[in-house]
Amino acid sequence: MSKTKNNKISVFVADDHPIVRQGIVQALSNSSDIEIVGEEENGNEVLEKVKQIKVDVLVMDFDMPEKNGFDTLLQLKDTFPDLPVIILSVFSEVHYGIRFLKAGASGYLEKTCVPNQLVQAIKKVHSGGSYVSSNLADMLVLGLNENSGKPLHQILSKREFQIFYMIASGKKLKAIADELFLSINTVSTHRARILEKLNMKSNTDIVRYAIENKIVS
Amino acid sequence: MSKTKNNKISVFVADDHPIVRQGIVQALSNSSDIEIVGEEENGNEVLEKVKQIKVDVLVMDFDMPEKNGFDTLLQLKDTFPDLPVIILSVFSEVHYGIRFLKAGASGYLEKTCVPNQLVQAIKKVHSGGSYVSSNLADMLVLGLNENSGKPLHQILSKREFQIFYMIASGKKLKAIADELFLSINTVSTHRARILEKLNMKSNTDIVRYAIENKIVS
DNA sequence: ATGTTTTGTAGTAGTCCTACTATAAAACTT
DNA sequence: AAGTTTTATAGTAGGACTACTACAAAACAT
Repeated sequence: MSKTKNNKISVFVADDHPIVRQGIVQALSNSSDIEIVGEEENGNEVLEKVKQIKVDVLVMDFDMPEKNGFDTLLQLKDTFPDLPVIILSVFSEVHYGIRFLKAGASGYLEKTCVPNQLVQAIKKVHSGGSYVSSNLADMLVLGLNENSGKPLHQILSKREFQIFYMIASGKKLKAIADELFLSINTVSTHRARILEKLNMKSNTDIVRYAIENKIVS
Repeated sequence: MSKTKNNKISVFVADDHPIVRQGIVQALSNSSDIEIVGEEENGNEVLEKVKQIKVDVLVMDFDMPEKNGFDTLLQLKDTFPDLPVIILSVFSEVHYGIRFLKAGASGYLEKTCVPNQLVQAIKKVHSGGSYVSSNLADMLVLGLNENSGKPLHQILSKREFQIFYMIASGKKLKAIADELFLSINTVSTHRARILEKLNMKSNTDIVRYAIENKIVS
């Protein structure tokens, strides 16, 4: 990865909130190694601009109108597979981070990060590495995500998936038990194992997960 | 509303994202009438600080950990009914703004606003007025009393919305009862009324609704 | 100003759910 | 084939939740 002629890292910032962009710019302005070469507020614009401007690192919000960070990332990686992208998001990295890293992002940062972390991350990914927090790194090490790339029915047994689906659809455990002619205790045990396998804590998490993964609507 | 001795408006900023705070501070630093007198990243801290510091206007994010903007607003209005509060949120004002104005906020701004709007809003509410966009103002004028056009969850009372939000965030009823110092029966009654009003049957329906309507993430 | 509806609160009794434990069958391993 | 892990199944006990009822305060309506 080369630097610009004045030897600074060229950073492009994409976020739909002007105030947040200002915050990012401010955060980076303290570092003499970094130069902001552009800002945009939606994915489509970003795709256009990076064709025209020399960009070393792209810092992008997850949640943008028109085209969100994830879709933009996927398209971007088609054309510029080597451009390091850091995703900034309000969403918990342990829930979303892995998905983005698999899609080709070089880093994932929650917006709760301190400004200096962003500077660190930019330098890290510019030198060819990946930036993940220790939390996420731990998850990666512990192989908690190994399964997350596979479709659910490969992690969960048939019975578990069946019950997972019913819980996600809003059914009560009792109703599930009745429908499947099982003891509620049995359903509850399956539920407990589902939660454990998917690293979740409550039925709410199941619902959330299922909606996000479009398993239910 | 009086100004500080140096004749500036004392503004306190609450947002859990350091980068966003920096953006806000930067946005306000261009105005010579405004002075930042403090920053915090969660509702509880805000409640403490405003007792100690003279604050003219509070700019607060909706979505903060520990204690969110809505709950903080409710508590704050008990002690300081005259302190003007501006809510900053990523959520659409036409959908959620009214909820906050009803709870005593003086202004509601989406984070997509340009920095200058925030300055305008601060000046406006400091002089005793309310700041709402023309969109929202139109809605207010056009008979809000109709339940027809507005999202379902807006027909909830303050308490109901508060509990709705907590359930949607995945909290257990018991935890909500403990947090609000209520009997679980009380929480359960509110829950029952929420379900009835929203024509729902279970907590998972609440979660689904809240996710789909981006009330929680 | 008075009557009506909504909201905030909680008790009681019974049902549902969870955590823990247990066991047998099925599915892998080696 | 014998050993190990996973899966399917429940029982028990105690805590959580729900349904129903009740009442006072607040908000609204006339």
